[in-house]
Amino acid sequence: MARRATGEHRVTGDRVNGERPAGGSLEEPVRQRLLAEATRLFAGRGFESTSVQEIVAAAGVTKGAMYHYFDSKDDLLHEIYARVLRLQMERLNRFADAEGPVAERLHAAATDVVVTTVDNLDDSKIFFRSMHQLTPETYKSVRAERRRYHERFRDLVAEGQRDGVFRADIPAEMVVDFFFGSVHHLGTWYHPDGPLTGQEVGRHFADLLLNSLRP
Amino acid sequence: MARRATGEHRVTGDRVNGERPAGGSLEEPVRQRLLAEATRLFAGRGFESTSVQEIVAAAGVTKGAMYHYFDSKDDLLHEIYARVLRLQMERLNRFADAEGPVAERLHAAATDVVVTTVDNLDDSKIFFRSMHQLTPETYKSVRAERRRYHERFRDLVAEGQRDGVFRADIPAEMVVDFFFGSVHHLGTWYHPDGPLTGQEVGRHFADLLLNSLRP
DNA sequence: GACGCTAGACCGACCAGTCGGTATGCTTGA
DNA sequence: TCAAGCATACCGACTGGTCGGTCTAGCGTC
Repeated sequence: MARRATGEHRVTGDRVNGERPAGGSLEEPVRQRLLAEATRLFAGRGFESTSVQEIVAAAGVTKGAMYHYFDSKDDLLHEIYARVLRLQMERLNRFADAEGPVAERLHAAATDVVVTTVDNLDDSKIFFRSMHQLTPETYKSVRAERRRYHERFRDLVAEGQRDGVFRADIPAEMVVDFFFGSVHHLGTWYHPDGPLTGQEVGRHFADLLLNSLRP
Repeated sequence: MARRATGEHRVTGDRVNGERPAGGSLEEPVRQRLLAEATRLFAGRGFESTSVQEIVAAAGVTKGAMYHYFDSKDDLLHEIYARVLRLQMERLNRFADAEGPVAERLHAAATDVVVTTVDNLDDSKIFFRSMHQLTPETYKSVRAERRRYHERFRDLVAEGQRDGVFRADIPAEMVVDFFFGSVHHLGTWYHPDGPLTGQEVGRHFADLLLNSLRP
C-alpha cells in the first residue's frame, strides 16, 4: 500500500542515472515493464492461467523485483484496472463538460470511448474476463469506480431525455448498460488489422446509439 | 468422446433403480448434477478458480464419478457450452422462420434471446468469462458454432436492409456485434430479483435495436 | 461372474509468495 | 573529498500447499 510511492519515485530516478540498457523495451523502468507484460499476458491467457513466473520472465526480471513493486499478483491486476479507469474517466469528463447540444456531446463521448477501447484492447479484454478474480475488497472498489463512470454517462442520456431530444420511455440506466455491453465486447471481435478503424467503428456505434434514442 | 453415450443412458437408468437419496437435488442423475453444480460454481468463481474437488463435493459424489462421465475438466466446460448453443440456435430458428414482416420477426427474436439469457444467467456469465480457457480445438469449435448463430441473426438484419425497412448505412455484421455485446453483458448487471423482469428488459432491448435501425 | 458405476488414496506438476542475501548509489559529516 | 552508513532495487532458491488426473478396489445388479 504505502510501498507504492516507492515505485513511482523510481520512474524518474531511473531515467536520470547513467545506466544505458540495450533493448528498446528494457529502457522502460521495471515497474512499467511488469505492468505492460502482465497486461499482454492476462489478455491472452487470462489472469489465473498466467503465472507470476511467466510475467517476470517476459519483463526480464525475477520474482523479487515484482514483489518489490507490487503486493501480490492481485495488486498487479488492480493497478491495470486503476490505470484504465483513470484514463477513461478523464476523457469522458472532457467530452461531457464541453459546450454544445447534448446530442453532440453524447455522440462525441460515445465515439471516443470506442476509439479509446480499441486502442487499448488488451485492457478491455482483461476487464470483463478477470474482474471477478480480484479479492472482494479490490473488486468492490473497482466496481464503485466503474459505477461512477457509468453514472456520468447516464446523466448525459438523462439530460437529453429531460430536454425532449431523446426518447424517455426507456430508463437512461438501461441505455447505458446496453451501450457499454457493446463497447466491452469489442475485445471479442474487433481486430486492429481488420478492415475497420477504431474511428469508423466508433462513429457507427455512436450513430446506432443516437438513432436508438430518437423519440 | 465415445464415452458420452454412457452418460446419457444413465439418465433413465438411475431413475428406475431402488435407491432413495435424501436431498431433492440428489434425485437427479449424477451426470446432470455434475453439470448443474459446475455451471453454478464456474459462474460464481470462474473456471480456473473452481477445483474439480469442489464440483464433485457440491454434486455429492467423488472424482471417480466425474471422470467416468467426462474426459476432463475442460470437457465439462465444453458440455455446458454445447447445451447453451443448442438451445439458443433452436429458439432463434423458430423465430426467424416464422411468418410476418422482418421487423416483427427480428423484434421477437431479440426479445427472446434476452429472456433466454436472463433465464440462464449462469451460462451467460461463464460464456464470456471462461471461453478462452478451453483447449484450442474445443475453443475453435465453440466459436464456429457461435458464428453460425450470429450469421443467422445477421441475415435477418440484412433482409430488412434489402427491403428498405432498416437503415443500410451500417454493416449488418456490426449491428449484430453491437446487439450481442449488450446481451452478453446482461450477466454483469442484471439481477433476477431486481425491479425488472426478463421480458421487460427484452422488450426495451428489442425496442432500442429496432429503433436504432430506423432509416 | 461380468459389468456399470463409484469411492478415495495417491502422484507429479505447478504455483504464489517468502526470505536471506547482494549490489548500487545517495546522503551526511568531518 | 571521501568514507561510513543506509535505503533502494533486485536476485533466486525454497516452502507449503493445491490441483488435475490416475488407479485400484469394491459394491450392487443382472
